[in-house]
Amino acid sequence: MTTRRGPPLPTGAELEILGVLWTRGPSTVRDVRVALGRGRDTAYTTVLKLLQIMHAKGLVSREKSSRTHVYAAAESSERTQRRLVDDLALRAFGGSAARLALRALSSRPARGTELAQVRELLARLDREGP
Amino acid sequence: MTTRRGPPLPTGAELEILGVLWTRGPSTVRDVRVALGRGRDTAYTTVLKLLQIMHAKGLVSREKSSRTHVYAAAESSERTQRRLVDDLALRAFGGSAARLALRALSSRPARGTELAQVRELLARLDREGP
DNA sequence: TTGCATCTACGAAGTTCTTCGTATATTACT
DNA sequence: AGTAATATACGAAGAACTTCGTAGATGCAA
Repeated sequence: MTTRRGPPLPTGAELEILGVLWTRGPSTVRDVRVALGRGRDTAYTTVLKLLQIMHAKGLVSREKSSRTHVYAAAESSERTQRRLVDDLALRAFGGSAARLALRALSSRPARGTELAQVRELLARLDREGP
Repeated sequence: MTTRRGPPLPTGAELEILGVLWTRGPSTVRDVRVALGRGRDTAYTTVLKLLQIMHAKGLVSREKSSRTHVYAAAESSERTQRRLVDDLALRAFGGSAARLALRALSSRPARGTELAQVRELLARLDREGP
């Protein structure tokens, strides 16, 4: 009965591309390739193939601008992150996202701003719930 | 310079087996297979093969008790969980475990006890330093 | 000791993921 | 119109993961 909502979880390379689309917005294959660029030197057709697969999976939408396709992330980063976290919680934390969060917070020194955000969230949870 | 400390991250099936070893302690192939059991019906040799691979990877240690091998998780669940979280933080949260935690906490209603633990951790971080 | 049950080792098939090369179409330029 | 540049589509190779069957070893029981 585990009806899967939305597209499948992105794989490693797919997630990297989604990262580009989330920050840059709708982009062409060329754009994505350049933005990935960094050190390595992926072939143009590699990025193209990935985006084609991602489109078939429903991870990205696509629009034809004259000759070229323009790709956009189908899901928000927030939603995808949530699904990734839920998946990891399920696979390694007995389904408890809270225990996952606990591990995440104890793993490394977090920045002050981020800790403040966590506190604010906790305060909100206090207000909202029993 | 990213010297990898410890064994590689466990895959999905490997993580499931580690879960059994963490809760049951050192176990034989048969034990693991039964503990996994639940609904599905994995062949004995499948579990064996997985454990052999995991041993080769350094994910489990192994000891011969007369005829049978007894396997044990090489790393604690805490450490493995931490590495899994760090990996996800790196791949999907710009390396920020705190932002990952934030997403995890906002994703689902967490249990009261677990939220209390989070608060306790935050208090400890406060005490320990800026 | 002979046979049955159980264990390990190994090879291999089927799947997914990532990468790239080649072929084909489309646009732009001269 | 003809050529160069650039896009897409597609097939395929190699690696990692998961699964299982078969073969060979080892211990136990009659």
